[in-house]
Amino acid sequence: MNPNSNGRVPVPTLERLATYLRFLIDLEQSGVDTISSAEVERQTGINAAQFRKDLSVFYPYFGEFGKPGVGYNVPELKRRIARILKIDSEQRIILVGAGNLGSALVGYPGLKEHHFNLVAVFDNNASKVGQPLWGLMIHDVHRITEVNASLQARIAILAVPASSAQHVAELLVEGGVRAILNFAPVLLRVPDHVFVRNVSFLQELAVLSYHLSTAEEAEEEVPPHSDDLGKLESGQTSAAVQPGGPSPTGAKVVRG
Amino acid sequence: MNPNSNGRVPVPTLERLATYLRFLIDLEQSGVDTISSAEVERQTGINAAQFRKDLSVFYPYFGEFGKPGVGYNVPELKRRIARILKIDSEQRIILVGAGNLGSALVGYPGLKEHHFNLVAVFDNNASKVGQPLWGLMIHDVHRITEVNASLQARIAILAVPASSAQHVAELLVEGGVRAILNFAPVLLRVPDHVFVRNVSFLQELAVLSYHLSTAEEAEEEVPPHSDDLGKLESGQTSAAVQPGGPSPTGAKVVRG
DNA sequence: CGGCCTTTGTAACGAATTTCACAATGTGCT
DNA sequence: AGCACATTGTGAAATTCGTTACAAAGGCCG
Repeated sequence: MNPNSNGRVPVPTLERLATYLRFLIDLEQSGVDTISSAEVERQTGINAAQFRKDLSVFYPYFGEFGKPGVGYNVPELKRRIARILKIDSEQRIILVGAGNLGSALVGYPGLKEHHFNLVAVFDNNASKVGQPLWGLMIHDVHRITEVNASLQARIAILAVPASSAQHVAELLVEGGVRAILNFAPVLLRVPDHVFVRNVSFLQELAVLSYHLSTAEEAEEEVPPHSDDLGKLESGQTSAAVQPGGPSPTGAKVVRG
Repeated sequence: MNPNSNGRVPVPTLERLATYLRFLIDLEQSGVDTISSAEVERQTGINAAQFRKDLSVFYPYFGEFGKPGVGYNVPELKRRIARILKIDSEQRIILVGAGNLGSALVGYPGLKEHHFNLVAVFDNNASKVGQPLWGLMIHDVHRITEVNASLQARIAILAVPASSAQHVAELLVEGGVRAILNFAPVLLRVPDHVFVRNVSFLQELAVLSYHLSTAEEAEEEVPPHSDDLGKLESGQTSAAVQPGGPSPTGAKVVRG
């Protein structure tokens, strides 16, 4: 699994793969067993050619798969993407920070469906340590190395205040963690073999805020020619990028 | 404020601007009042030229700002970026979905600091309606239009199950919302003037999971020449992209 | 079985984004 | 004032990413 000539799969591709996977899980549960790239585009907003290309990246390693004139077999495609993302079997995760955000994440639905298994929670607040959270015991943050020696989780979610994020990250690395989902607004310094992904709530809001402002200005400054259709200023970003495409409004989407 | 020739600021630029803003707020509180682009790179991981270019996009509208040989004045730069992102004054936000995630977001720290003001919470669960959440009353989801008529929030956070996301989104649009932060894994169909941004926890984890797998393979498959330094497989993504650069390990980061 | 229709896989193109490299500019010191 | 140094602002190169276009391939129907 060493796709492009560079040896790395672009992050945007991975994000889309995750979107496909989730979509395929829904489709399978709806009893659909074949789907075309065109239909994927209609329901996820991701360009059909993009979808095909995303998959083609892995053909050298898994073989081709779609059938011309027909499409893709849903359960099989689902299995493949899950395999690519390494979530075809259990993937253990530990979480640090049992605050509001942390608690919410522990209870996040859909984790199991994606074979993610949250196996331990850590916190440094003495009053929380020893208490259960969604059925999991909260351990002291200083026992990360010790506890993870047996759990062997390779993924960690970091939901602690910015001030302690770097310190905790170091403990995680020491404990054998190799991928960190970081919710703290800080640049983590970690060894090269550790992969960090940052998530920032405030950043998301800021982007929204900006677009809000331009929308207002557009109203005020461009009253002359208003087709209004075919301009598509507001594409969806992140999870599913809605390119410049389909029907402006209406029409329900996958599942009810 | 109509930056590039296209009339739109690229989303990646906006994300970085939000990162700068947060960073500048921290700097200001630390009493630092001048900063160079090189120092920004050191502390945020964002390329210095990238930083300068991000700012230069707005010079036609705000005038140049940095001083050659010196750098940028922290409080002033902070003000400017906040102004660009339209969070120099209060920005009202409403939230739908008082579940685990929703509750955590209401209590998210730093919102006030960034002038985001969460003014109302909605839910469709009868047992929650009427209850307070972090000091805010929870309203029935069907009263969105009515309530927002007076609140006039333009940003909404959608933290409801996938099955009702589309429906709620339509209510939000009706209520005058023009930007939605969507946590539900569904493609929202909204009018062109509404900006949607998707956030997917599972997607983030999937990306981590993939990189985890490649890291393991790298260990197994590339034992020959191992400089190990200068390969930098694991850049940080999202909030702050850590390019191929600085010191591999160690060194604390902004604030303690 | 042969032609028609659908859909895939991919090469080529084009757009967007990041990084490089350097001239221009301000500062501080002597 | 003049010189050495630090740092900005930006054109141009490099890279990454997304879209278009089409030949090849499978299924369906007479």
